[in-house]
Amino acid sequence: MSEAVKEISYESTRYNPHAIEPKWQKKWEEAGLYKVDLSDQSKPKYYFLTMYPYPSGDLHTGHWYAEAPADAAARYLRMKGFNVLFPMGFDAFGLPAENAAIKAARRGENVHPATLTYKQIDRMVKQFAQMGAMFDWSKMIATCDPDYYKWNQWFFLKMYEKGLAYKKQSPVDWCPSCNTTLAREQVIGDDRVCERCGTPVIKKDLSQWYLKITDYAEELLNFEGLDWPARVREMQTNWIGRSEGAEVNFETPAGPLTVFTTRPDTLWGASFMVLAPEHPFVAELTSADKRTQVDAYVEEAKRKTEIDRLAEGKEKTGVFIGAYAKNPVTGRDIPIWIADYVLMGYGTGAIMAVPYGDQRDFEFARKFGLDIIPVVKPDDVETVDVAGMDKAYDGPGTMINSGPINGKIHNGEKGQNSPAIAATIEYLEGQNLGKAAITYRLRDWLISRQRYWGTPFPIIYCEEHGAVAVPYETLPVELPTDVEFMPTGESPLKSHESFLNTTCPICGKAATRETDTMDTFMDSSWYWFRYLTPHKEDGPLDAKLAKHWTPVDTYTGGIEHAILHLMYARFFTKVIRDLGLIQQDEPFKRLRNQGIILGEDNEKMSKSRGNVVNPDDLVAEYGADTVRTYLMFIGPWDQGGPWNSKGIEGPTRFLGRSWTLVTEEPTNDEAITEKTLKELKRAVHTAIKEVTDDFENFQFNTAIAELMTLVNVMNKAKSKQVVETLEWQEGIEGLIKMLAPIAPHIAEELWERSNHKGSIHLKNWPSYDETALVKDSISMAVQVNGKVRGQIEVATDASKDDILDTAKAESNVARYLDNAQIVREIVVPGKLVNLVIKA
RNA sequence: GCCGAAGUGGCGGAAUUGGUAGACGCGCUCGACUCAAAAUCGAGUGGAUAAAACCGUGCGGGUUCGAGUCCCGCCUUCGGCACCA
Repeated sequence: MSEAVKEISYESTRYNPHAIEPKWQKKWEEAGLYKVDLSDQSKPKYYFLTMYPYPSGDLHTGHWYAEAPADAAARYLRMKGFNVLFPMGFDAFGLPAENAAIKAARRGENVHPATLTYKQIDRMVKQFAQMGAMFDWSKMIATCDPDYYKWNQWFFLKMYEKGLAYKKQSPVDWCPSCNTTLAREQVIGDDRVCERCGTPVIKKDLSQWYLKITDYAEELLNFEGLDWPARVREMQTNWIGRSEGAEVNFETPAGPLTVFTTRPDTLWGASFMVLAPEHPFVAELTSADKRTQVDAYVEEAKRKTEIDRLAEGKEKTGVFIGAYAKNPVTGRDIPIWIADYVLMGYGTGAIMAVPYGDQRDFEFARKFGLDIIPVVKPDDVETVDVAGMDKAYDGPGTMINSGPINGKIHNGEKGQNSPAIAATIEYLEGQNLGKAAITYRLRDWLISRQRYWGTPFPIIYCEEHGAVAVPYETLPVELPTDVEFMPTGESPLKSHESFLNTTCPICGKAATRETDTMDTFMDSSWYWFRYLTPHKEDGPLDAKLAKHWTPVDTYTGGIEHAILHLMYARFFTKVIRDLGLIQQDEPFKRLRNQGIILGEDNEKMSKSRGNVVNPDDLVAEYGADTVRTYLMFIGPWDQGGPWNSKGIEGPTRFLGRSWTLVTEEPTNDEAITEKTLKELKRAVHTAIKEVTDDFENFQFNTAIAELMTLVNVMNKAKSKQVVETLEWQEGIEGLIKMLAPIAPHIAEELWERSNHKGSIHLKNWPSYDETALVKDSISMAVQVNGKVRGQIEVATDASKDDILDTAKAESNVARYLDNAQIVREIVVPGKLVNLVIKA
């Protein structure tokens, strides 16, 4: 707080955001106010990152909703004394620009994705400036720059060296609209649609590049030390899908066959075996008399899409292949079937079927008349009646018909937490018949895309040497610009002769380049390191700076990246760590997700619905500060919600009243009282406490509500005498400072107008004084039998007896106490009194 | 089917450890200013009632002096996973 009251000069003009916003934006830029010195270690660092956007060329309300509150949070931290890095860049590769080029080509025009992308980036940078955000543009990156994507190629080669990148032929998901393959994570929901365009995907059998994210499955399940929303952690955990159980070896005429099961304890009830139709053992095991049937089933399974399979209502189908396996613990011969409910891509593509305990196996056994052997006796029955069962039993109980583990208890828990499972695994390992095992649902990350506008793979195919890495010193493999864009289902680079044809780095003979490009999620898997040194030429990142500045302290963005980007980024971080470039295990310490801002009709904003709210129009009408304030005031940030064109009037009036409060000369000349000043001070310090807590917790809506209350209180207290007090000045300074992160332009202008020197944005956040929060007297509710019957005013330090005396004397309360006996008296200091009476 | 989140006025939403439900704002009503309107300022605003008693946080129970908050059983909406062995 200042030591002397400042001279106030009033100059009454109306609040006009259109005059002050461009003025300050220009001054801030000229002064380099938001430039961050990364080498400055005099203050603690804070890396505040918000997800970079695709350069669509137009900043929409969703961008504002994501960025403006993040900007406010970053500004708050800066005022709290941190050296805050708050960078911005562009996720510049991707299909929209390429599709626009194709569209233009069809019209006979020539639009290159690169030209378009850079033009759109320029436009968006200007729009971001209008928002008043404090991004440090000197750190900007665009992932389509060769000096950025060069390092995608570098990371890819490092992974290739370590065996973390590999190529394999297999059935993959293909989007017929985007004309490219997709990662498993990009196929969404029951309908199996493309994450980008919503088109149902189909299967294609292709040779593609993968990154071995499954090597890190176990580590990716560990979120220790991360302050992330539970929802995101659960989604990733679900996606990785860890199952604990055992691998068991079965003898077959074609050799040993391993199956994975989560219930090895039920092995004695395994009465048949099922293989996926694609299983490599099928051909060899099939007996001559079953050959025709089996071939037909395999063919049909191949033809059927997953949609078809689901559409069939999960009715079990399958055929006996005429071969038998030996149940390793009972020695019984059990028939081997194939069925499409067993998937080649999970576990070992083969299962032991225990119809007693597994609903799918149960249905299958009932349909085809296979044996059902009871192995777990529920505790509430004497004997198990298999014939009377209408579904499988997978609950807890005592093991029966199970040889050495008879009498062991299955308690319903997973893995070794169940005594029966633990005992079985011990038995299997002792007999060398199997072992404890863990299986994950997570698949390796398919990164090949058959499109142009992305990072070329640094791989050359040589007839003699196969897939050969492009030497590091010749990186980047530049994306050629003179390319035919028409989509063919193959990469456009394939028809670019001078790109395609090259020589083998090993033998120098004619060779061809890989023509697919990389998934753009590669770009975003490490970009936050690049902000520190966007133009570094001898490496992807600067180890020293990375050590000081990363991991990112707070990361904000949409929940739609819960699995995709955020899981890939965690994976990359662990790989970069294992390459020895960094020490950290995780990229983002604290994660916060904003919700989605909807149209006024509560529907997703879209041109076709005509419910789009354009931020440029809003800024022209209300000014950026009002739009920012309203977006933060609308509700909890992680909830989003519909835009309300009436609702913005609230923040409009609030900023107007704040303006008047500071700039208008008081007319009230009522005499000042000690009490008024004390109340004023209390209001100011209460606001500082509440707003500070709210900023810490990303509760912008209540922070603004608190500031509104402060403005209302100060307006009531304002008088000729009051404005000359230190208390008033402290209130005005506190208010402007707390307004600064939310509405940076008006705060700067009011700061200047109230005779302060230097930018408000370089000042420290106000602190509060606990003693100023204490009231002299407090109002307490008096309840009789739990119902409020009166209000009393007592001194803050009143004793329990004094409070009770005052409570009982309250006239309305006294009415209830007549002819009644008080059986209990409860006093909650500062809150209420409850008198329990018996009539 | 499994897992998770959420249901509070006409609307957006507030409510430390259980302690005065509805902060703040929108809207609405009345008033001031104005020839008038807009803007602004002031007062009021959960329901019902003349007033009190009374009823109110999705529904039904329970614990407690006291429940939006805790427990049990449901309903609805949203999100994720799903023939994953």
